[in-house]
Amino acid sequence: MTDKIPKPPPPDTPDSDDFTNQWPFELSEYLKFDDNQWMHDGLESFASENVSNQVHQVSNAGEFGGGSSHFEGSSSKDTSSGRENREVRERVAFKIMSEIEVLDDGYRWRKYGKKMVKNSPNPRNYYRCSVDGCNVKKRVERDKDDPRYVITTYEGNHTHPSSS
DNA sequence: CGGTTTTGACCTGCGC
DNA sequence: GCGCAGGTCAAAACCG
Repeated sequence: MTDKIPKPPPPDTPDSDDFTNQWPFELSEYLKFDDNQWMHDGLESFASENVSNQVHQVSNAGEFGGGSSHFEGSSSKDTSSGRENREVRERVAFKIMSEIEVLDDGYRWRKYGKKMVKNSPNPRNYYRCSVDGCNVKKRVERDKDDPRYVITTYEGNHTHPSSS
C-alpha cells in the first residue's frame, strides 16, 4: 500500500463532502462502475447469496454527502434479552470491479483476521482502522460469482480526519 | 524499531 | 445440547 489508489466510498464522515468530490471520479478511473450497488437491509443476504441482483445504484455522488450515509441494518435488539443496544453501527457495502481488494481510502487499515466463508471459495478479510479512538471496521470479500468483483463492507464511521 | 501482517485458536450466536 | 458459521484476538514473523 504505497500507491495512491482510488478508494471506495467511506462509511460516513464529517468530510463526506470531500470524498464525494474525489472518490467517485478516481474510482471510475481505475475501476469500472459496472454493477456497483448500495445495500443496507439485505446486505448480509446480498453478500452471501445474490451478490448481483439487488441493491441500489450509486451513480449519485450526492448521496454520499447530501443523503448522509446512515445505513443501519441491525438496530432492533435491545428488549430481546436485556442486551444493551450499543451504538448503531452503520453498515455500508459496495461491490466494485477491481483486481485490488483493499483500496487506499485515505485511512490506515490493520488487518485483524481472515476467514473462509462457506458460500465462497474465497476468504474474507477483516480490517480495522489503526487510528486510536476510531473503531471503524472494514470487511473485504471477493464475489463468489464474479471473482473480478470485490465486495467491501464498511462498519462504523471515522472520527478523525483522513490522512493525505 | 514500529507498525503491520499472518495463521490458528477461541468465543459467540443461531439452528437443529 | 451440540454443531456450524462467523467474527475477533493474540503471538510470531516480516517490512520499511
